[in-house]
Amino acid sequence: MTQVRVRFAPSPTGFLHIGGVRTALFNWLFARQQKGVFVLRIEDTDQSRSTDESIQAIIEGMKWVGLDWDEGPYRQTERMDIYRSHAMKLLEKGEAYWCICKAEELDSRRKEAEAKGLSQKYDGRCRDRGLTNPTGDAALRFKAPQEGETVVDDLIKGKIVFDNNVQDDLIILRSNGYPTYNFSVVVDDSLMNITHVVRGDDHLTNTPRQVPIFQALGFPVPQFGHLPMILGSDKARLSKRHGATSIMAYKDMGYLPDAMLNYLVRLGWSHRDQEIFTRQELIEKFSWKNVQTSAAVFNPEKLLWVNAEYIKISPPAQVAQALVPLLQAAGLGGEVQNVSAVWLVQLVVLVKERVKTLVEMVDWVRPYFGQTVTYDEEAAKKFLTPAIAPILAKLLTRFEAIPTFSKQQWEGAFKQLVEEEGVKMGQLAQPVRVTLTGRATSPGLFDVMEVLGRDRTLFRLRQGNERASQA
RNA sequence: GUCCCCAUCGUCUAGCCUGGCCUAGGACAUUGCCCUUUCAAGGCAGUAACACGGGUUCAAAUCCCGUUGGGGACACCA
Repeated sequence: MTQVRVRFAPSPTGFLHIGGVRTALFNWLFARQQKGVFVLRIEDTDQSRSTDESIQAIIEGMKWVGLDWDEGPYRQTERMDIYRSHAMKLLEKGEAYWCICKAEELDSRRKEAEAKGLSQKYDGRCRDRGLTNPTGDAALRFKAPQEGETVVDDLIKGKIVFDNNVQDDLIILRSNGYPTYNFSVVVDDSLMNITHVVRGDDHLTNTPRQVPIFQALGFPVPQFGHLPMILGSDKARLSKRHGATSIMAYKDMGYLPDAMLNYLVRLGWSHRDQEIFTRQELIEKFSWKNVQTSAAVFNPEKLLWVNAEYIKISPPAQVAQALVPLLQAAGLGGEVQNVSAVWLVQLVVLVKERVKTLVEMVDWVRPYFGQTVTYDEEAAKKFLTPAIAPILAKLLTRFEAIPTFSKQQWEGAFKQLVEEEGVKMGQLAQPVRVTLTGRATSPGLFDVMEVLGRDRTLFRLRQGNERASQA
């Protein structure tokens, strides 16, 4: 059994797209399951569109979601000599030819053909002219077979048959000497011994173009697998107008990397009725057989739910760690420095059941920093009334009488007072909630007190009582 | 226009390969109820789908053909 070698080969023309992450994920899962090798290759042969910032963005994104690669990142622009020498081999073998048709001419001929409703493929006018390239500005075309058929046995879609007579003689070296995509991928996939080429559905029709090049070069043809596309809610290919598509944008919006991967893998793959998978489970259970053949609509609502699940089930310490940068971004950097890691974890536990993103968590957690609390005016007006002040004062006295905080004891004292005063639980609970958190909604009161600690609880109770009596 | 892919609730999907167990299962969203000190979470229940038309068969969501619809590709982009 030869070792499985797969790759993720993005072109650095922007941020790392969530569709790209999904493609990388399927490759990565297969590599890890098969104890194979996962290669990262940057396809930057288009000089006008590739940028170094994009390369950094890809690396940053891959690292954030934790898809680690074993080889690379390779950069195609560092391998130019390799492509050229292989192109020359094809020329020598008579499998390629120089073409002096100008780009503009080809363009207008294509448009003409389109208008007449004819085939848009290259008419092959330079094919048998035996041209040389003395001025160095000709393009090199591959002599694509025009008879028979090319059969691809796709890992996901099964057997697909293409007629060779529709295939174009595609350009493999541009007039500027740079290789084109369909040529450089073939050379790289061959030289990097890629055994399984798994990429997006949009590359499906590139496959019958590439297969003959593998063969002409004398390389074995790898297995292919084409992942269905991700669509927006209008069933059009997912793009910016459907919302955020950059993986790092989701980091900023408070999503956990594991949640992103879990959602993305379920978009096109399934294992019975299971929704939530650990990475290890994914590696074990992944199978091409269970990859969907049809495109999937990206559903932000479900992503949100998956994220909420991960906030609940992930180790709180891990969530706390992911939360810190967002707290800093929200201007709570100073406060975070003054608290212990243990307390921060406690805080996460306090609110994790009630939020769907880390950004929401930042908001929920805000009242627990600092000595005093800022009231939501509407809540204060509604609950911190003169009528409640005397009861609040009694509660304060009873709490003060208990020397150390104990959830059971404080809750007992609270309930006893409620009974004695003949009020409903909520009549006292809401005012207390506002005194402690400044808001009308919060986690359970006694959990809040525990996180606040005895001193701050009493302090805020006094503060609230003052406000109530003056109202 | 040519070539290719695809088709189960609004969405992600199970089932399809190896027809009967499907009165089509789960999840998100949505509606109602329960729990409840608020907000969530949780629990229970409900609405909701085999695109259409022909075959094959005792039997079709499942196999075959066609139609329709959606998507992709047809660059000196990747």
